[in-house]
Amino acid sequence: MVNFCAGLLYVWSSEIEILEVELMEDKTTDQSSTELKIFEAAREVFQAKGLEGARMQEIADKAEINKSMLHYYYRSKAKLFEKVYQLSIIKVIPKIAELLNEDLPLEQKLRSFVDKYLEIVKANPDIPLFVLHEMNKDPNRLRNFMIDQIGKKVQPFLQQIREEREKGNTVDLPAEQIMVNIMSLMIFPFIARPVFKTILEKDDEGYEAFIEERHRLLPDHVVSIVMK
Amino acid sequence: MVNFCAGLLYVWSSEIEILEVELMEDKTTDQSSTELKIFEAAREVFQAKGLEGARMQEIADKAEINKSMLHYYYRSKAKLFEKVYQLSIIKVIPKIAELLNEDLPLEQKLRSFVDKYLEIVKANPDIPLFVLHEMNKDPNRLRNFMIDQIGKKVQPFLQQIREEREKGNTVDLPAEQIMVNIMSLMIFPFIARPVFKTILEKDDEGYEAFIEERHRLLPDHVVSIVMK
DNA sequence: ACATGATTCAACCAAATGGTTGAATTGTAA
DNA sequence: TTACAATTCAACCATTTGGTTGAATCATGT
Repeated sequence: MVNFCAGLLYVWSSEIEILEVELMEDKTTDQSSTELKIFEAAREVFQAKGLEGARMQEIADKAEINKSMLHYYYRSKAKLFEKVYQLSIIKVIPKIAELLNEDLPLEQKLRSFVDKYLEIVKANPDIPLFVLHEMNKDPNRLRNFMIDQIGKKVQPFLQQIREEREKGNTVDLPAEQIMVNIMSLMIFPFIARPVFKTILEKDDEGYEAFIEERHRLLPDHVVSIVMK
Repeated sequence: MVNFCAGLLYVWSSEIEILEVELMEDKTTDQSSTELKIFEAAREVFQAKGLEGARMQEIADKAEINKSMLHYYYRSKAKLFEKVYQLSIIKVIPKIAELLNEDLPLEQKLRSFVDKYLEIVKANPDIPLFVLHEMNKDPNRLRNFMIDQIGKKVQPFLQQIREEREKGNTVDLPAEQIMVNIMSLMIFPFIARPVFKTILEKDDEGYEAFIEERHRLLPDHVVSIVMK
């Protein structure tokens, strides 16, 4: 058995990148391992139904293993969930600060950020709603981790917007409102997918195409609504 | 006991407005009734924790009644949940189509819609995440109701945008993308509240003020990013 | 072939949780 | 007052569900 559990403990000491590399290695070197099948199944079920909505039996069925294997590898539902939850956050949160702190002029940074971050969300479309639901149930869980990962790291970007705004280069809105606008435009369509599918009368394929079109249009559009 | 249960059955026959009036009368004429206390407690708990995350005991405790009272009034957890869920949807979904179909020129309609709809969401800040989480778990539940309530009713508004776009009066984006932009900008800050509170380093009061500022700025801003 | 540890599973167990019951109390109309 | 329905609750029940166990099997290095 690969040392999978021990690795994740380091999340708490913020060794995120090291951890992530470890995880990826583990997963790719032993694609058919029971442990990975369990984790993938758990990820799907937890992301679809939430902590309480998920059944250990359903995870076991989806992984095509006996239920007791879940406890053999992960001890308890709580521990398995914690790992899925942590990895979900790691996949979408730190990238925000990372992409926003590239050394670029505002306009190019916006275009690049929107394009690259949409790529990430498209690859993990279920994570935003999952994480926000769990965070809403218990805002303190992983709060310190969140603060480390984005809290302070986003301030330089906000400062960059403020400076451009003072030079008259941006729309006349507070930097924080601009930031929230950008995140809203990118992420909400993934969270509200079932509603928009209904409103816009689309099937899965149609909504997929809608998202693709959005990915094409949004980088320029965000620039146009932020820069004056 | 007021005839509360029977009333809600009519949801399925789309007699929504009649139903809502009935509900409100029931509630306001007997503010301290056990039934209302239960419903309010259930609303809070279900909206905060979701169907599976909610405990009947917690609802009973919050309502300050014995647990068996829940079943006396509402039969089962599933039935109680269904009523909370239906009322939640009724409070935020039909208003979209209603406000968007007022007979106004596009620019005024946008300003009015954003202002009034933000008022509704501010009064029900927990509903969007609750409804989207539950809808994500089971997209077919209440699907027909959703289609009736907004599916076709939003088409005239999309058509109005298309006409204005052809006249060159709007930004050069498909009507559907514009619609999704508007909804995203309004609703996402309520769904992602715990994350934005962390990113923007705000306490409850600070985030409240942020939302107020947003309400002030968004009607004009939406007009500015839609109309050319 | 053997030994050893990793892996698998059917059957069970214990706790949590939704739901029931029946008696007691309160309110109300005849 | 009396009768009757509405309301309240403590104690209990049944099911679901997370978790355990111990034996069997598989894989691997010697």
